[in-house]
This record gives sequence, structure tokens and C-alpha cells, in this order.
Amino acid sequence: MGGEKSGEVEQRAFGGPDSGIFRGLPLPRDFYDRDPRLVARELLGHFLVNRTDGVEQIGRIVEVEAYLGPHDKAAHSSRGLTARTRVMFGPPGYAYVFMIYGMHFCMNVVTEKEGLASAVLLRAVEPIRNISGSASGPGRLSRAMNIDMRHNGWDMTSDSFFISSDPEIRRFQVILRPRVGVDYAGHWARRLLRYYIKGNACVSVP
DNA sequence: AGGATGATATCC
DNA sequence: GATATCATCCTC
Repeated sequence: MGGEKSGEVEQRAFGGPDSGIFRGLPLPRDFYDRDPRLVARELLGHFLVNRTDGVEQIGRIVEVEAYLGPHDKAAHSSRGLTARTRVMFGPPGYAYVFMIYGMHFCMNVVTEKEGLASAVLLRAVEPIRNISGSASGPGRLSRAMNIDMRHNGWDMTSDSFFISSDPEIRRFQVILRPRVGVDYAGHWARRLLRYYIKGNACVSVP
């Protein structure tokens, strides 16, 4: 499972920014309790919803990266359990948010069961509702959707900050590429663990 | 190509 | 306690 090759996947599309209140439900915890490569691929086309600031912001996930666990030298969990990576070592379906370069936040969802310390980094969303500015790139995504350290450890099966699917379906192709910004990680830097929607204009590094 | 800007890991 | 590094972005 989780072979590193491109392929077709079903995309669930949202009716559009003017369709009224978004009624999508959070993906269940079981969704996240799987291999991060599978979760990464299936997150493409789904909707990240943030209502924690009183405004409903929605972005369609178009680019992600899988971090496989402590054996993955590019993953923060490869340094062991620390204060920062505590959430990543916890149960699936929680947000792992960290600060990078002193000014940006990166948003991940924890995958697999407690102790395995794998996650999926959200790298880009396509703005759907109440998003101003670019949301392409992990730092821009967090800025555009008002995600910060308050969301670290957030239960993504809650109804205030979650990922949801939608009844409408389109098709798209999934491209696999090496992850961005992890050149220090030796051969792990060359693994095809970045997934994005082919041809989507919001992908940060096509 | 280099700077911003602060938390973190890893050394003394 | 010091320092090198960083799952980035912006400007030059």
C-alpha cells in the first residue's frame, strides 16, 4: 500500500462560495488513523474549514506532504518526543502546528495511532470562502486561514476547525514529487511524498 | 542571493 | 547558556 506513483482519484467539489452555509461534516477520526501517504492522497480536493475566529473560512486542499514517522529523517518526530512534537506522537485527527523561521506557521494533521508520530503537512489550499490573499505554501496557507499556535493540538473532528468532504464529485490527477525544504534529510529528501492536484493554479511549487 | 525573526535542538 | 538550524516568504 501507499506506492509512490501518480494516479487518478475522485475529487469532491463544493457548490461554490455563494451556496449558503457550508453543511459538510468533519472527517471521522478513522480517516486519519491510516498510513500518512494514503491520508495525504485522499485529503486532496477536500475542504479545510476554520470557524474558530467567528468567520467561516474554507479552502480546498490542493497540495500536501506526508511525514512517515520517527524513521523518516525529514520528520520532526525523528528527533524523538519533545515538547514541540508532543501532538505528533499523540492520537490521529489532531492538528500539529509549529512555528518556522520565527514568523510562519505550518499546519499538519496527525495520522496513525498514538506513538507512531506520522502526519500530513497542508501546503496549499484554493480559496473558496472568506480567504484573502494567497494560500499557496504552508506559511501563506496558515496566514490566509488565520491558523496559529492556538490550533496546535486541536481536535480536527470538532465542528469549529476540521476537514470535510462534499457530495459533488469531479476528477483530477495526482502528481507525486519530492518534498520541499528538506534537503538536509539525505535520501529521504528524494522520496516522492509530496502530492498535489495536477494543473491546479494554487499549487505552491508545480 | 540574502534577510527577517524566534523557537528548537544540540552542543558545551 | 551559546549557537546553528529551520517542513518559509519576501525583496533585491
